[in-house]
Amino acid sequence: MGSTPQPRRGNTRQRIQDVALGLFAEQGYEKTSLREIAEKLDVTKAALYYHFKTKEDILVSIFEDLNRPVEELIAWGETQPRTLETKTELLHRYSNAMADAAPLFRFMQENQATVRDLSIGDTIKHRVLGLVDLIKEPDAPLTDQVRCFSALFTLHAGMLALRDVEGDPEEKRKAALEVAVELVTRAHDPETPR
Amino acid sequence: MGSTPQPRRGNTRQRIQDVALGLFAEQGYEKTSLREIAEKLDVTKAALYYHFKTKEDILVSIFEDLNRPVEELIAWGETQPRTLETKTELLHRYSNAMADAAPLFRFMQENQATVRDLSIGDTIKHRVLGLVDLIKEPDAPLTDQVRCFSALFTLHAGMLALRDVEGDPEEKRKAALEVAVELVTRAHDPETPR
Amino acid sequence: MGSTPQPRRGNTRQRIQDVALGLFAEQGYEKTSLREIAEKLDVTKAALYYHFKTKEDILVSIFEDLNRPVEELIAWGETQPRTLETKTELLHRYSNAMADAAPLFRFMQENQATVRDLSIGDTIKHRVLGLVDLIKEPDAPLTDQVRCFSALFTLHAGMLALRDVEGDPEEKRKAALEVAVELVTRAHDPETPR
Amino acid sequence: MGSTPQPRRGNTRQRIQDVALGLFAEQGYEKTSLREIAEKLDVTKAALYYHFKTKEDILVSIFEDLNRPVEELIAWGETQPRTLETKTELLHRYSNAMADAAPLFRFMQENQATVRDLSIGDTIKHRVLGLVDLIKEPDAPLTDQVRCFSALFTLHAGMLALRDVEGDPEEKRKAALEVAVELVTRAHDPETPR
DNA sequence: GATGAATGAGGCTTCATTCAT
DNA sequence: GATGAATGAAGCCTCATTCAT
Repeated sequence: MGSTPQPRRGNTRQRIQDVALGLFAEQGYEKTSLREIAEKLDVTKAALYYHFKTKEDILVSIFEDLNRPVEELIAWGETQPRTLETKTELLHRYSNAMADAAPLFRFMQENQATVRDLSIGDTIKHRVLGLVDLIKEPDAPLTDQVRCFSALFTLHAGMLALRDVEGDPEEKRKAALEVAVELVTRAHDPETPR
Repeated sequence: MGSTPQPRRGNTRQRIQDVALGLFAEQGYEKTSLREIAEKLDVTKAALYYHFKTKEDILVSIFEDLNRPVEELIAWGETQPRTLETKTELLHRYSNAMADAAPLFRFMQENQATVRDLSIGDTIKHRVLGLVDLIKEPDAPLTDQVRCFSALFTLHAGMLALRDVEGDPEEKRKAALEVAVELVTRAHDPETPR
Repeated sequence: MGSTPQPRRGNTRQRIQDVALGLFAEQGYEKTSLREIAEKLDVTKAALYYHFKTKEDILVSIFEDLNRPVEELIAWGETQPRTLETKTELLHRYSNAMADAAPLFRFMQENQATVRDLSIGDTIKHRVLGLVDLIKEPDAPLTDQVRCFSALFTLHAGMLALRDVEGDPEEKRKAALEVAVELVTRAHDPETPR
Repeated sequence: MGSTPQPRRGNTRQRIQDVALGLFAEQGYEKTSLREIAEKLDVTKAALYYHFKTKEDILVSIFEDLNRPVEELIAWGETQPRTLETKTELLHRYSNAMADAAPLFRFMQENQATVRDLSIGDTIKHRVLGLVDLIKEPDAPLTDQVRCFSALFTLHAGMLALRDVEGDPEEKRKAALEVAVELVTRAHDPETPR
């Protein structure tokens, strides 16, 4: 005796999320089938449906779990004065949050068309706009708004597009952060020499 | 003359491309079926196969047509001296090219996961890297490389992410261009004050 | 006293039958899933299996409970002389039995295709034929046999098809009973003027 | 050479309808799967979807084809004076129509729960009420309304419930028709001796 | 007296693709 | 230059049922 059929451990839900996120990030949402997820877990498709109502629900649950830090970040930001220090701190923390949930962010970046139509689409949009609102001055001119958006995208890029650039990932993240801070600084204090 | 409103023959191929790109950009590649394309054109699916070998082939053909200006841009860039003027001009031209082929760029931005696995994935990657190569100095430090990537993404953002920002599209494009130029300028001439 | 609003234990079996019959009658047998029944009871599906062997078993148990009056009616009829009074009394009692178990009769009427294949199919058939046998004369001509069948169906109709006719349900039942009696009377005494 | 793969005759649509109706009538709608229909036709399931949009659409198309005679019958009835002759003629024609489309009527009788929820449910209900309206006097008392409903159900019974009675089908139909006429006659001319 | 976790079978539907005409 | 008919693979999802706890 020894290994009975299967330990039937209570962590199946978590394992589904992990495997699913891995595949979603790697192949895309639509190209990942539930069959594939189930097989990788050595479970039947029906088992997935015991834990989640639909395929989309799997993604939503992953998103809700990993998204919490960002929500908290925004909530924190809203309690702070809109100083340059706060903004810089926001970028730092956001960069860290992204690094912690890298696969999810990669997924969202690479599957925008899909994500847009899913129920999380709005949430994401609100979140980005919320972050930008914390980073830009209320009546910032268009150019400064663009700087703030760019700062955020630069952080994303630090994680994604720079994969094709040689160098240590952590260093690339740092460099992206530096550029992002620079953009936000310039937007914060318009008098800086053009 | 006497041109009745008959469906001008001979342009079906073009019409397929137009409709397909519209749907690909709007809904995503996988979520757009050939049935949908055919119905919108009031043609049968089989007709699509008369003009294109596969679904992917439709996309590839669109890409090849609309991508030519960018290829030419890179080719032109390679003949020019790597001055700031050249770089600025490259950004201008690239921004224009994007505006001319907006749906295609939107599609590529929002369907990265899909595009990556398709035959055009490599082409796109090479193209971006080629552009960055023209824009950055050969041995630029990491931070400057990031600036150059960011400049490019900023142009994309000017077209896409800024949709949720109020303002005239053309002005947004201009603003994005301004920020992009700024980033490249800074990367070009490191002595610029912090 | 002291009866807190706790779910009275011990009556789960009954509650399952009630809810199941309600849903079976409302939606049909195949379109009602055990999940639905369980959810409406705020119990798990597995709980249903503690009380019943199979889905069909739930239906069978309902049928057996509610069908008893009809069995007794037939048994009673078999002890009576085959007079017109007896027949009339049978129709009255049958009509009452139907009113008491309306959802079950509705279910059987609207799910004949399903019921036929289930184990209760034969029982029902025998029961109807048994009733007709009590109501018609042994060697009645075909037309009179039809009258007897019609009498029975008229009672059913009084409960079901007449839902779309305005009027008090009880009055409709009475009217149906009157017509049924008339049909059986005519079958009983062939000399009645054509 | 000789028999090529399959004649690919253009009657597939019709064949699907025939086979489907046969199975629907025999086993019920829900218990008949598209797989079963396809196999019986030696076609793939996907072929069914070339000809019909959904499973329900198959049924609807069958219904629409076979229902036409009844619609015409009602239309005809509405142009006639509401005499007893007209009513009798209506019953005759309706009985014939039922005999011509026996499987469909059997299906509708035995799958009421299913049919009710399908798009044809309302059509059927309207049709029955329309027929009754032609057969009963405008302000007929409840009992006479019941007689008219009963007349219709008797015709159905002549086709269905009487299967378990010995005798030639055609004779049974005649007998049912006779009883139905009798019921309508009685409803038409209330003075008839009770 | 009931739950939590899972299964195996099968349901309907959609898709990209083919090919004879 | 296109259609009509069909296919094979696969998709998501639901169901009745089981069983250890």
